[in-house]
Amino acid sequence: MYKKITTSVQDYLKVIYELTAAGQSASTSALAVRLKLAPASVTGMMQKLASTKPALVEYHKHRGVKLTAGGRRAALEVIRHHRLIEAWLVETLGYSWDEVHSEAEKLEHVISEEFEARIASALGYPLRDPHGEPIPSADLVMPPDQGIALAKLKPVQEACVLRVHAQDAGFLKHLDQLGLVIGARLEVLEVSPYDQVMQIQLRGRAGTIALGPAITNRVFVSTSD
Amino acid sequence: MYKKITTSVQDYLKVIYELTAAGQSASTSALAVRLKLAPASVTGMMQKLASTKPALVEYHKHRGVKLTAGGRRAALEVIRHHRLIEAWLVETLGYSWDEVHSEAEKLEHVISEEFEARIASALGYPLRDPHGEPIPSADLVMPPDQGIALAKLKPVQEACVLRVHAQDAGFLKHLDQLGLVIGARLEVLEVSPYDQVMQIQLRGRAGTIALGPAITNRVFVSTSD
DNA sequence: TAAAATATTTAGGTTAACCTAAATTACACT
DNA sequence: AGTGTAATTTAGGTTAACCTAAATATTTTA
Repeated sequence: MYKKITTSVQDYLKVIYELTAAGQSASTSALAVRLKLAPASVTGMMQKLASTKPALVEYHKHRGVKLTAGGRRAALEVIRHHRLIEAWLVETLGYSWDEVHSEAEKLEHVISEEFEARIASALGYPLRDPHGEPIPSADLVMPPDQGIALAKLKPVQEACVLRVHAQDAGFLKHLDQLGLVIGARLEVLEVSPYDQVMQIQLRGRAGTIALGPAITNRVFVSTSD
Repeated sequence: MYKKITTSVQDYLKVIYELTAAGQSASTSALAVRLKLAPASVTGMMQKLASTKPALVEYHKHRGVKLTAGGRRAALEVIRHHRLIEAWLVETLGYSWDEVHSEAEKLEHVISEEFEARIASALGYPLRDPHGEPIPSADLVMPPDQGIALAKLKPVQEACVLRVHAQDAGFLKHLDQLGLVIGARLEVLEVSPYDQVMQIQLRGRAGTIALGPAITNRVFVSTSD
């Protein structure tokens, strides 16, 4: 159906998918920031992707793009590759969750479907990557995101960390040092009214820790109630 | 030292290394055939590789190229990646020796040094890939090739298969079906004088098999004497 | 609602890595 | 030593994916 979807195009599609999934519009400038490209380059690529035989995106000047069904499929294929590779690097090569993103970012574009199938099978068909993000199924259905933002909790609520929405290595290493890892159990002690800084207590750890919104909006948890 | 050695350049360097190691000259046309490119493209690339700050090749018009020390290092780095990846696909994902080449061909260009180190360690620092080819060491020294060509043997000599110099999937699958795999033990029964067809008997297998030079020149063995 | 600020697009490069066709050089042999 | 063939190089494109600077739209704000 599609000729050869290049690495660059795969990156564009992935970012469009992610922006759209986060409820934001896939505007030229948002794409340019995420992809670290000049806005003019993004415009050019959008025009191209919208005008290939089976279009990958739907493009309306000055109002961003949306993925077509084919574009969405291609994006999910790359995201599935990315997340399976991350899971597998952690599982079989002892990588930590902060190291896998950059490696997966390169491998995701070159592995075969055979390879994808073999790692999925070797890992027992995992549903989530090392950050708790859902892995699209082999037939490219994205499972729903897990958990609610930690920022939404009120004092004295208890919760369990399900997912961390981040890819920056430094940020992830920091969370790891705090003990804020997948499966960690915590209790919200208090929330400061003006800056939303949250005091939490991690089960099995001494002392409390203070977390700003930059963190609490990226950590997703389940609550018992 | 070197800016960014692209995937294409890595491919050129690898083929130059292989031709040179096989005692052949790395001529424009030989490179063009191996890389499946037009000769004119090869000439252009050779001129470029010879004229970058620290040159990767030494180039003399009409008489092919030789790798510089830097070029050789870059080539060995890629070959080490390739062979480690092959070993690791067979070892951990159950690939067969005829399936690994094409996958490794893509992955070799994108893995990090960290990844290389981790698979080398996970495999216990293997010395040879699934075809018996030597894996350059971490400090980029290529171990000597193992074995002598099966074609060199005389009737009634016994031998053990150490290495198969081939990457074509069909060819390797064929050898596998014959039972001509790494470690197989065999006895040369007779060699036909005009076409060099060799009759061999594989230990643990019924019947004899006949092999032409296209095969016996690519299978390398050790003999007891 | 008009001007200012911001976002986006157009126009016109650049680089890497290919290609084909034509010209040239090297080599092999009578 | 001259000539024909084969190998190689030169010349002049092409494509993909970027860039900067200038032009134009859109949105915000006074």
